[in-house]
Amino acid sequence: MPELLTAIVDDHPIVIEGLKTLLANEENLRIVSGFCKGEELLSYIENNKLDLVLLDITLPDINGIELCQRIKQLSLSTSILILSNHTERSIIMQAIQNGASGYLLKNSSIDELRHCISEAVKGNICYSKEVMEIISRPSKNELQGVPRLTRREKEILVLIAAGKTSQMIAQELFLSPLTVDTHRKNLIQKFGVKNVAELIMEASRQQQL
Amino acid sequence: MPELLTAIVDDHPIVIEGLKTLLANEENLRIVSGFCKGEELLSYIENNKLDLVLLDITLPDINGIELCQRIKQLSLSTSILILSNHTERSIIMQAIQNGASGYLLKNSSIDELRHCISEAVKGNICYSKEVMEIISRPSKNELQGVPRLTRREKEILVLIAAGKTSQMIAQELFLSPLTVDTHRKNLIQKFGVKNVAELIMEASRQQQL
DNA sequence: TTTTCTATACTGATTTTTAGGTATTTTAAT
DNA sequence: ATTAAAATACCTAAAAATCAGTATAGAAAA
Repeated sequence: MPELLTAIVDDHPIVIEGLKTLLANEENLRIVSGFCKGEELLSYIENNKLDLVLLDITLPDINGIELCQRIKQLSLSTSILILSNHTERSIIMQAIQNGASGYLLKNSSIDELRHCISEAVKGNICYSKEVMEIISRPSKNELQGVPRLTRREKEILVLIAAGKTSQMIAQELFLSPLTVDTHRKNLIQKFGVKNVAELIMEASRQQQL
Repeated sequence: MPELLTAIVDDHPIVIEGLKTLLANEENLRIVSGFCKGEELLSYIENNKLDLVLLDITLPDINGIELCQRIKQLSLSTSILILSNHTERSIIMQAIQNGASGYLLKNSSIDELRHCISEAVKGNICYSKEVMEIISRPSKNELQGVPRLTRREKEILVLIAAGKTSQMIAQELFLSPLTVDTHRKNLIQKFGVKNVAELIMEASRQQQL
């Protein structure tokens, strides 16, 4: 059995080095490279074979979830294992949807990491214990999923979060304050919340801010 | 020169292991232990000598900043180096105020880490390059620093963030709605914001939520 | 081309928040 | 024992947000 050619993508050099040394003793694994940026991995993949990628969600250039998709476009045979701090159910699901074979939190144990790697390369989908729990019990807030906001709504959301009133926003965007009120109302409705306080809370929790 | 007895505190086992192996070759360093929880370190320190602690801000039990203080209370001779992802100027300053000898971001290079360790144990304060920049240009929002909230204020802040109105909060806490309004007013004033939207935004940005 | 979605704007009524104070009682610290 | 801080409560009035609707023009998708 040949060694699995593996790359690590994480914006923390310390984590990359850590993973490298941690996995150095694995028989069937060969860490060929570590990257801080997503683009670096993509250009590597264009010229080299890769069996496995350990991938972070938060990267300086591209989002890890989009990166999943692009890796799979370039090389369908490459397995992807997400190693992230994000505990949002929606993010986990999106990652899997985009081709990841597993999802681990960074605070998972070394054994879990080893186990998930071996499952991933076998072609199975594998989660760490904590992630499994997150997937299994969707919290009330997450039941209706992440609301898709229109461009205008996003724009107004950030202005609300900046403490601006409907009048101020209206002036800034050359709109009627009544229109801004409508968008505000729609935002509150889309997020399923009662008022701006909860709106901002939810939006920032969901990384929409 | 004797070896520096060093401990690592981080909620990510992978980071702990990574740092351990990364620093294994350092001549003057001896990693004696790694902990995921703050309390574990504190009880260790009560019985053992430690020269250096590499410390994360986000921990499952105690806040890293408070932990700084408590480490210094137990053992003034122990140097603390913060290794965190938080780029908030206020958090960095608080850490230093509470006795840390340096602050590194997790995405800093291995060389920076080595350099800061050597400076810290010499008794100097040392920051990674990026952190240095953050310290040097205080953003507008951060000029007045993190407001210290009272217990009641914190309590009411989370209820506001949950979308509750003053009346609802008053009922829940067996207070007059007018009292809740006063606390609300004080929160807005302490944070230097215009309304709850901005309040929740700031509070969540500052990890006070 | 018809339908759906987005962005726009309005009415009217009600609730909530915000801004400007003041003031008393607990609780904690010196 | 004194002082300072925190928690409590109130007043008045204006500003803003929320609820519950309706409606229309333009863009995008079916």
